[in-house]
Amino acid sequence: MTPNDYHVSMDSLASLCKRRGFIFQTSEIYGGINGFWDYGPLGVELKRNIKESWWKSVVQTRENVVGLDSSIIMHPRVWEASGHIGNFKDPMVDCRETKARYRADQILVFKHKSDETLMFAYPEDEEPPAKKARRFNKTDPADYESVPLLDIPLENYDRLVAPNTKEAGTLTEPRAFNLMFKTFVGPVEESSNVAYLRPETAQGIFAQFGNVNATARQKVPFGIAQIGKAFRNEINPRNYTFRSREFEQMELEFFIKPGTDAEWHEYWVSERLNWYSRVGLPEGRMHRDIHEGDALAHYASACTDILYDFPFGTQELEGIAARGNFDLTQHQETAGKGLEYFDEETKERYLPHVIEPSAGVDRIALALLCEAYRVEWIPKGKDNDGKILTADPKAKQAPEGYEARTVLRFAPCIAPYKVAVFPLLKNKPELVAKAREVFEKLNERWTCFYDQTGAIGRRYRRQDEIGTPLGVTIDFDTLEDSTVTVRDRDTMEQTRMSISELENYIAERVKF
RNA sequence: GCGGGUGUAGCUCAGUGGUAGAGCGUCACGUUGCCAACGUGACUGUCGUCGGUUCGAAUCCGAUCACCCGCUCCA
Repeated sequence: MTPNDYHVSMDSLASLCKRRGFIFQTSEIYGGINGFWDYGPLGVELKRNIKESWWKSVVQTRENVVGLDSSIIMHPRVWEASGHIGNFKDPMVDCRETKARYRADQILVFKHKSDETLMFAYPEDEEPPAKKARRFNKTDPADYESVPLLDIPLENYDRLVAPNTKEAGTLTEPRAFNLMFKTFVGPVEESSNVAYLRPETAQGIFAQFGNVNATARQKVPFGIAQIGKAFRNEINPRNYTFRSREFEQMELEFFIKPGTDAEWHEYWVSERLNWYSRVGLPEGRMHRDIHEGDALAHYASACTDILYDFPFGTQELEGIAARGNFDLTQHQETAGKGLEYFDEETKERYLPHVIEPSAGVDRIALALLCEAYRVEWIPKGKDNDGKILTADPKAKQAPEGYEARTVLRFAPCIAPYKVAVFPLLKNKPELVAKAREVFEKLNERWTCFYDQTGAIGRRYRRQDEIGTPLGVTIDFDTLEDSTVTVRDRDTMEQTRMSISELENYIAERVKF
């Protein structure tokens, strides 16, 4: 599969997604809410196919991976153990003067050791503002020290000069932005009832590790997989559905023997890249971002992000982290319950390490839409050798002898509809009856679409725009010899075959 | 969160103080023997929302919400 060389604008894509029923703004009739999206009839099929192929690839075809569906609201101490309550908030400070906002933990303060004069805040990745200190306080910068902003008492903020300002006292106090959605369990809103919508599905797996281990009859290495909604109160959702506040994750926690982390990590990176290629994201558009040094969480020994070249930039679809046994250790300590695994072979007792491939369903859906969407110039009549060209996005019109079509070239295995069935003409009852018969048969096995409205060419194009890979047309020959034409979305070519061959042919074409 | 832009039919957009429009799409009927044909007809809007100014507001003003772009942020 070659990368799509048509660069769709997000506006055009959003327009098609709305027009055809892939994605709507949530509660649109009330004006919508920033960061929340609904999937329409086609979008829900697309997502279902993504999730099903992931499940098949990660769970069903592997004897040593089992599934789990944990609840969205869990005991609040789960998030204490995971570090989300402690760390899942970034204290931020705003500058009233420049309107800039900073992460408080990334700001240092350059202050005189006497701590009685003006202090100067600066970002940690910049040089201390020595000149500013000399100019404002008329003192030698050598007598200054740099301390974290969070160590500065609030009452001293009136002596604090913010970056790029000349006056002190423009910074607000650090405010925690907890990115977890908070709610209350039970009808009474009091602090003892506080609970959180999960910000990731992973912790449900760790919290149930003991039960799954006790019941699933698995031996390390083995995995627990989960697909489900997660919620993060993002400060600034952006880029269509890419960063949403409610989203769906597909996560695997693959538990391994300590010391085998590197090889299993590499194994899963490669397995996952292989999967992306099979659902229609070509190698040329996919990248690995290997985290090193500071970018790596303190407990992780490796983390590789899988990125896709979106029209708005190269962005993460999935992170594959080697998390050691950080999470199990945390839960074991916080809950005070033993979660160790007993290895019968070596008679060892240990907390398994874990490899965590964590993917975003909505981001993958968006990537697949971006990759599938293109406008093509197709030759009219028999001219131009029948060669289909990729349209120039800037061109207003197709060149002479060509006409434009919009097509979603989904990999057949993830296309919302697999097959469209058409009677050649709708005013011939015998064609309609035969087409209905074929449709109802195919519809038992695949999501199919029946359409008898309009000219046949128009119906083909309508299916192109929603990415249906195959069109089956019932014509007068069908009534004679039980053959139909099967029209290919990508080549627009037609193949004649008998109805008896149809199911095997489709099965072969749309298989994952 | 800041700055800029945008918001009118399902989509793309015109309409700048005086009766809400076009193209496309959708639906129905007719026609149609394989790639967006044609004819006839139909549906669709509190002009994003709320408030103000005005005899009168899609149009002017304010607020608010949403989307886009640039910052910022993204454990």
